[in-house]
Amino acid sequence: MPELPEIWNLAQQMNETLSNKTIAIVDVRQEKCLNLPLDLFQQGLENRTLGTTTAKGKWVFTKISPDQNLLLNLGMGGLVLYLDPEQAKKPPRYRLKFVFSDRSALAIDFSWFGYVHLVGSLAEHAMKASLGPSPLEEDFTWDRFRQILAGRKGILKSVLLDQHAISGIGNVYVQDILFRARLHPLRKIPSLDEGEQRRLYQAIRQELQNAVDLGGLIYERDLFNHPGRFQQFQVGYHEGKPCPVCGSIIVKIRTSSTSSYICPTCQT
Amino acid sequence: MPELPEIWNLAQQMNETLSNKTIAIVDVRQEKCLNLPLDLFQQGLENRTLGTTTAKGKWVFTKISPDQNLLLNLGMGGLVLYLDPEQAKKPPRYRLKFVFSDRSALAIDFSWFGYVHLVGSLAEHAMKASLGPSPLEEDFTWDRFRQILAGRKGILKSVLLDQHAISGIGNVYVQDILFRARLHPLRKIPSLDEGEQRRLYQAIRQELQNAVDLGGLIYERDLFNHPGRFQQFQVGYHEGKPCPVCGSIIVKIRTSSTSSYICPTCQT
DNA sequence: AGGCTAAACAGGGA
DNA sequence: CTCCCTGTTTAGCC
Repeated sequence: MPELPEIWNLAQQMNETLSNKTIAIVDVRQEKCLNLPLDLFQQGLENRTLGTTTAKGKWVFTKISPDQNLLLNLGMGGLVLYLDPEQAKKPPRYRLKFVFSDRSALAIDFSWFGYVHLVGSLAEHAMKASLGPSPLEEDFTWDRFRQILAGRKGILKSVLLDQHAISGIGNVYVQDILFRARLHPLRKIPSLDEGEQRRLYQAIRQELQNAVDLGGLIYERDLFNHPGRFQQFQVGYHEGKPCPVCGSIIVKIRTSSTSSYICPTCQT
Repeated sequence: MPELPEIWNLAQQMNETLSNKTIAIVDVRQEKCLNLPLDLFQQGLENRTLGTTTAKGKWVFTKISPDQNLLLNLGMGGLVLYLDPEQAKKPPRYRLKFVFSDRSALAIDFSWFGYVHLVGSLAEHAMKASLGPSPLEEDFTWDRFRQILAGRKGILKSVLLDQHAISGIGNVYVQDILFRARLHPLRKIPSLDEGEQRRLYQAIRQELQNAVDLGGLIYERDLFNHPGRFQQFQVGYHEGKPCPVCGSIIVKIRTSSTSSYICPTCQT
């Protein structure tokens, strides 16, 4: 459940499915993913009602009435499943489970490094407070994007992956975003001319919107354990295969501490 | 007046020459080198008596009785001159001058970026409080040196120039220190074996002690405007000339944001 | 594959 | 040839 498209759909489904449910039981099997001692976490949530759920970047926020917020970050490969009362009787593996008063449940599992935090105001949460704009929201305008690039001196891929600059892009979707924009991940940001910046802006929006429309990646699961319909990357993870545009062989390179898959002909 | 040997001798001379003199006039021509508004700086010093003067790294500290400290950093190319009553009548160029009650004077000039700060406790001065040991002091033991290197992952030259690690070495003396130790400036610190670390420790001590004994560099001036007797670098600034040990041509290379002069054969 | 932190590194200004 | 501030990059941890 890694990046913006999957998170975006998940939050949407959670909002439709869980709003107004009341938490009866908070069952935590991995306490270290909490930001509070277990007892405080439980007291803050049990007998409370869920409000709206939204997403920003790779984070999910659920309002807890009257005045708290649940923050969820799935890390790498987390899974969030809604269980109807029948399914809730034999839940799948989970690190944390909420059982609602109607006997339905929400089971959250992480394969690696997820968090579930409970805070008062969202502003007090360091990460949420400093997240950059989410590319499918209205505030991610061309002008805003240009300002984000302005004054940065690092390499292109860094800013795309920096959640404080732009939130929601990870090392999966960034591959095809850069291919769409025909830009090399190691390009220095100040070297991008306006045309290239515009290509990049469009590539971000189109790539992520397309993935949202397809319900996310085929190897990820949504709230109802359904896979997405996004099957095929253009260059991502296709080392050694031909570029779908020019036929050049796609190569895997090291970019800072991540890997990148690029078409050496198309991406400059 | 750049590095430890010159500063060390200067402080020694200031201590012998200026102790117990009382400041009559504080004449500041460049206010921005102060840490205080001019009037407070003057009030803090006028009619006070100088105590002992010491050096640490590239900084000079003079006790001002009863409870203040004058901190002097000469930046690049500063000049500090004692003027006897006769000389004080026609002082050389200065940014700041103290005239003493006996009509002698101290004239301080910077060619670039010097400071003169007045503080209560030394601990409140950020830089002084965090300076590393000075290589010619007793606390710069082999064991202390080894601890400074331990756990550092950067390149060798960086730690030598980091005043928070070891104080007093600048980009001039570091050249021949590295040549003496037969070490390349870009070596990673964790790659140094014990023998190399010992060579380096000895090289630092010997190079700086030798320079102190010679009264500093020939192109620098001491408190009495006398030049030093350190004439000849081994490799420093000798680009294109033969290495005095093996005859290889000395090359100039970029190391982070500084230049280094090395013998590519001897230094590995 | 994610996010946090501390250290290392690079550029610009005084 | 200095030192400091800031932003960026990296390594190691959870």
